Amino acid sequence: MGMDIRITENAAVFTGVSCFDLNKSALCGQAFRWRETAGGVIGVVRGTPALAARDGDTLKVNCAGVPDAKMWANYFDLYRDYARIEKEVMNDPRLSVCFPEAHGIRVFNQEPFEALISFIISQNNNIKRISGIVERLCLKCGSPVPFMGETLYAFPTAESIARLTEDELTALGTGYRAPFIKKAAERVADGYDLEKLKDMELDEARAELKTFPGIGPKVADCILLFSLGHSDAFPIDVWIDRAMKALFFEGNAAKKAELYEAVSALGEYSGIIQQYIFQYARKLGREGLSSAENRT
DNA sequence: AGCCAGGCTGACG
DNA sequence: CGTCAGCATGGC
Repeated sequence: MGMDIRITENAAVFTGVSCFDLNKSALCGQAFRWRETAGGVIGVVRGTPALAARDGDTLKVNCAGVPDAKMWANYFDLYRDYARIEKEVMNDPRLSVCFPEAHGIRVFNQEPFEALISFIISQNNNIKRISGIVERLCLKCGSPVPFMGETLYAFPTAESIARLTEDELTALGTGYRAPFIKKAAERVADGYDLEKLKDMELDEARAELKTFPGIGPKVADCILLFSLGHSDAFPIDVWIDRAMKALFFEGNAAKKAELYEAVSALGEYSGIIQQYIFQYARKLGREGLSSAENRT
């Protein structure tokens, strides 16, 4: 506890930050634009390029100019007490196996439109390919931002994506998702307010997102968890499905209602716990998970 | 080479 | 409520 912030001409330095594995968090598949470099991870958030690095309990965010420290603190979720959440998870015999693999994962607060488009792209896709598509999209129509001798690209505005043709979107490798992306961008460019979903009840916000073509329950929950502050949104993809089956149901297939019941019993931070489970599941792999059943 | 991926949709029972 | 094919694309 007791996080402290110091701002210099071109960096924000946060001390007293515990439970934060920056590289793991940035590269685990919740966000798609961070790249590992010698000094940490480099990326662009809300149009601002940065090189972030951890050292002990310190997080340093190097920017091109005076940083917006509050923006970065919010992005990296530094105001949340992860030690308490990790402790809770460690004390749950079904979940403690997720450590140490999951230790230090934090759930970032991404820009909502970026999350909307990124997770539409993510459906029935793999993380490496999603990252490539998102990067090509930024190169195609995002604003160039010079940083440390190279040119990075901001995530595009809704207007600039809406201007692309379906053929142009397909050429980026988006496949059948191209019309979904275009329609979502058009809707936001046309004034749809994603921010209002922050203040809605989870069920209501989820139903709202599902009115977008190409967004079902899983993608909706990703957007809600990773960009709209709904820490109890619980995206269930193939990995989480396998892991929940192994950890909570002794390897047996669970009915959907039972699964949702187990999820809601995890409480208001279930979405963050979901991310621990996801990390664990991907580390173990399919066969690892199936052999981990019934092992407490 | 063929299965799979941070799934959704529509059809069908 | 549950299942199932089809969907583009390329990583592995």
